[in-house]
Amino acid sequence: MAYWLFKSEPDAFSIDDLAARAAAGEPWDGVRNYQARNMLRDQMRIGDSVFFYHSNCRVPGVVGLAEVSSPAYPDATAFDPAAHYFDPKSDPENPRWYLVEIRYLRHLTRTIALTELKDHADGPLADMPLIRRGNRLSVMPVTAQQWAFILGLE
DNA sequence: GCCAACGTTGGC
DNA sequence: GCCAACGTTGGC
Repeated sequence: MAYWLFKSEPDAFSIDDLAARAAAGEPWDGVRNYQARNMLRDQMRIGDSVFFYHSNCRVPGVVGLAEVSSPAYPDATAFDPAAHYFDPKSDPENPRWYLVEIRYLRHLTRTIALTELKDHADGPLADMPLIRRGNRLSVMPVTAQQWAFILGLE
């Protein structure tokens, strides 16, 4: 079972929004980056663990836990001209973009801020893309060691 | 709001 | 296939 981190802008979709979906989960549509797409499509499995991360906000950081709750399937918003993430080059016969659904598990008892994670940039979190400058991946892998360490900060 | 860093696009 | 221009991300 693998571990992941999903970024979301809380103004657009927050951990509270995910919690409101409850068991129904949320289709994580709109990912339009090939590296992220490959992880969604090829590597994620039902039951994988997810750190839910708030980006582009006052205190960026890990705010909750979720899990992958569906297999990967084509992101239909890419086929919809009215959708914000419409991509005319994604052919329904050969979809370019995929998604998984994620399901809320719980809030962390406190936000584990990016600044705090960076305190360990020379230690357990040295290889985490998240804390590297200029990182723009919206979905990224987390190692078992990183997962345990970050949860241990809670 | 600024701006550095990055991925993508498209001309050549 | 190179690479400059562009749009976007996201911390600060």
